Amino acid sequence: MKKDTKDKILAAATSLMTERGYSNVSVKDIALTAGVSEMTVFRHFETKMGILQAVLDRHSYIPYFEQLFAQDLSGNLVNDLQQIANAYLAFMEKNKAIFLITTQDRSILSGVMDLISDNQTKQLLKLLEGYFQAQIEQGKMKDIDTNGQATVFLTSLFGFFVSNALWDEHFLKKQKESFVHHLVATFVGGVCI
Amino acid sequence: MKKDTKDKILAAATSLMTERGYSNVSVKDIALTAGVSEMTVFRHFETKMGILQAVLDRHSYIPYFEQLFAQDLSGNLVNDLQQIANAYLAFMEKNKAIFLITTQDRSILSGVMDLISDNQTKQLLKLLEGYFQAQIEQGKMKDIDTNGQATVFLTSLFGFFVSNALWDEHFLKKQKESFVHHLVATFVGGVCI
DNA sequence: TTTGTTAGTTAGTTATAACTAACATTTTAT
DNA sequence: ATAAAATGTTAGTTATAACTAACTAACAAA
Repeated sequence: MKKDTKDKILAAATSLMTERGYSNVSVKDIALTAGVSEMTVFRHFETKMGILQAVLDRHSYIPYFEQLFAQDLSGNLVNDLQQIANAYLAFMEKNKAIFLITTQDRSILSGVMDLISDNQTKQLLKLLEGYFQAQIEQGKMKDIDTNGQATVFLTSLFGFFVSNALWDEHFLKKQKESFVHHLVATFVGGVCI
Repeated sequence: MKKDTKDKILAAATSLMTERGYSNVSVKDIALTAGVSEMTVFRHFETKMGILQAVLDRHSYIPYFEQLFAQDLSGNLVNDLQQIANAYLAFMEKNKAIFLITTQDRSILSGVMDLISDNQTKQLLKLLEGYFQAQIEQGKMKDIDTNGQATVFLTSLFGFFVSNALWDEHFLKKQKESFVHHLVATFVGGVCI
């Protein structure tokens, strides 16, 4: 049962680092939480950085936004935006551990988060712009700045994710479904009569 | 010139902690950056935590959102939302150092950020809800869930702030003015024809 | 000139964290 | 049952960080 020990260690490391960051967690802490000796940790992962590397490898998730846009959208704006919103939030949720660990040690891990959150979001932004452009050409959307609209949409989702990730009870007590619903409704129809 | 030294130390501490967080900065680092000896730092602030406390005191800013809502709004939805958005972003900008320091050491400083970002935002949320309710009663807005709408609006602003605070070049290369403009336009009128 | 304040220097204490080494013990596979 | 692999234990090394103490130097007000 070699894999079991490794798993326990990684689970402990993930949990602790997600809460406290990398440098505020000691290998001793990890060993204690995992219920193994400190030596065992070093035997599985040579250095503390090695543990982090393994945690990041395990929790990094690359989404397939292209596929979503190429295949899964219906053309109905409300439905599509809801699907996109859910896909983005699901993606961020899967990378939540990485997000929290890297934000807490951004000086050391500056490159890591960019790789995950930033690049992927940039890609999604482009896809979304393209989608809006198509909608405009079909006469379904106002002819407004697509980049501006896509930015507003994604920013809101990002804000929702971050506030939920950083606080257990933030100003958003809202559930995901409710939030997405309101976001899409407002985005599509505005608030004015 | 007693104040000068203290200022230099606090400026160095703020800069270093904003970039690296609290526990990744040593008193030696601070002294070096400030151009004073380590002893001098301890003579001014008894403990490392004392330095942080002083930094937080200096950079915490309490906004007057009530005043904004009570006096400065015109009744014109677009203008008002722009003013509110700018006020919120200005408030967050002033607390940016605190935000970055506390996010990087949230396990140690969990309470501090709540005091600033969270509570104030909650208050703003309520004020915004009230404002929307008034607009609805005047027939200027759709009769929709005010909490939902206010949440969407603030989440977007929060997301904008966070992405700019955490990354120099995030998916948002947008300037503040441009972003606020697009946000308000979309929020008010939606994207559909 | 004296005295008080502020800052620098040097040295040391204590604690902790990231490892390493050597050996004992348990667990698993054959 | 026995060898091999995995884990535990104990002790130690090295580095760093948060302080403390004691003494000295510079300067300004009285």
